[in-house]
Amino acid sequence: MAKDFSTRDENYAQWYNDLVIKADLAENSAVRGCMVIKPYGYAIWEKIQATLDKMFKDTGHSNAYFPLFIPKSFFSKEAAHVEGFAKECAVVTHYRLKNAEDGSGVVVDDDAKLEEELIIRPTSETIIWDTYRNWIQSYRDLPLLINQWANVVRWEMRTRLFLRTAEFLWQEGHTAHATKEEAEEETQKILDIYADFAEKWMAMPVIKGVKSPAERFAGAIDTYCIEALMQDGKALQAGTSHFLGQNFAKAFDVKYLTKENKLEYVWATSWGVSTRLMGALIMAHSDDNGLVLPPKLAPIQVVIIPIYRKPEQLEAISEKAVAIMNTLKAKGISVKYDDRDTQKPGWKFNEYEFKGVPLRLAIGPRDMENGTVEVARRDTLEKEIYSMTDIETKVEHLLEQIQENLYQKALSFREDNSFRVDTWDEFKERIEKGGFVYAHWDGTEETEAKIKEATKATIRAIPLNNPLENGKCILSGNPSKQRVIFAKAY
RNA sequence: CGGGGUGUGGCGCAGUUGGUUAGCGUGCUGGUCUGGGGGACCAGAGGUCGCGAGUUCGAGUCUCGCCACUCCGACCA
Repeated sequence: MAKDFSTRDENYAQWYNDLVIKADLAENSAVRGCMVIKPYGYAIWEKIQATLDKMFKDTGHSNAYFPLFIPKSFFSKEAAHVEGFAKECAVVTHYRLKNAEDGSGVVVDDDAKLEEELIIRPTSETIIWDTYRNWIQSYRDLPLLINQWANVVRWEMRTRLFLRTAEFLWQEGHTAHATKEEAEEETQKILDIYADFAEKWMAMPVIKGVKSPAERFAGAIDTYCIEALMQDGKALQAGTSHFLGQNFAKAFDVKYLTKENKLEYVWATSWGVSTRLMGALIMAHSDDNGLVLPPKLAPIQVVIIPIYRKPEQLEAISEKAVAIMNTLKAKGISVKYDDRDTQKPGWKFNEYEFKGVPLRLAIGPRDMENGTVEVARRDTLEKEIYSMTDIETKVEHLLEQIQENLYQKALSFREDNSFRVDTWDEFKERIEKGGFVYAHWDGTEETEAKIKEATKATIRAIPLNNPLENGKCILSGNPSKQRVIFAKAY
């Protein structure tokens, strides 16, 4: 078993942190709050990126790139927006350094002060809508469907690898539409893409919902979200899709002429998912033996490890192993044959197990005699001996099974940890233990704030297609027409 | 911003009332035996003890100042 590695029961936060470090996904950098994403972690992110990028393009979006810096004045144009982000902005004030006169190193050159400070983007609505003003004149220019892959900076007080870092990678979509209906449809379409990705690729069930006003994106009319439940009973917002109405069009004066030659403001959406998805992915499936990755996002889906004593044995095994690797690769499966002589088989078993590789094939002298392969599943830790004949079909099926099994496991975990609660006492008790708590809420910000104050729980989502049901608010006792999801969140 | 804590080989740590050449685990290098779940043994390399001042015959250890990191709160994707 892995040494120096916390279990989930001992200390969940520590377990998560150890996992990220020891599975070689990321580490803290010399810059406070900023992480270095290591090759193995980045490989997972690249898969996430590639998959989502294709989904966006398949639905008509194009990629573009906007500046890292945003003139300070842009922020004051949308009141709610600046309100939401002002407290966590990094600001560039100078453009030059010089040698210190006392020889102590370099210092900021006070003569090189910027006329107007630049904000390092915490999100790009402002610079993008300032640009869109010039791109949009006619209904013929609409819809404008743009996505950007970028880094953003939010100066968070407390950071955690992947879950909350001062700088993070994400994609942000920014679209402009002629009508309200079309923009709302876009918001939903993207939400569906996010949910689809989470469930089919990450094997992570999510609830689609809309945010309460208090949890809404700064500057949005409505914020839709996908919420997932982590193993410690806390909720994680995994993606958001915002209907921005005409807020930004008005703030940045983006108008178009309709067919009827009438000048109107355009309607907007924005939506994003970030490297936080990595955090979600890690927490969704991993266990006390390390990372568990769904096959569809695993950089290495199958690892083959030779077991041998003499060079002649390795030679014979390698011949078989390479043949198997090639048949698997022909099926589009990513395979690593680890024939390094610098590490022992047992060491490799642990290594790949820790890194969450879904399937491990081991071939030793015994297998060579019998024409077999030992196949070990990461999700169940089960080992079985299969015939080498037609192993590629077996592997293909197993990968599908693992993907499905991880989803089902995560789904039943969520179901087991979702509760309907009707009294305040029960609510407090339940929230303390974790999980999604479905309860009635009177719809006021005041009540929401009081509940947060008392229990640290927030409304994670008002589920879409929520069944209407008359009830009484958990706190105020006022009438309510539906249950909303409360939970403590990341 | 408030309250704790920690800075000692790459990493994780110990270092007693101040006292010779600063240790341990792990990792690293070489070698021999090994190899179906993180192997054993042998031999090595690797240190301005966070920075600066002070007390002292003598400071990793005591005092003061500074810096960095980290944990707990408030804030947040």
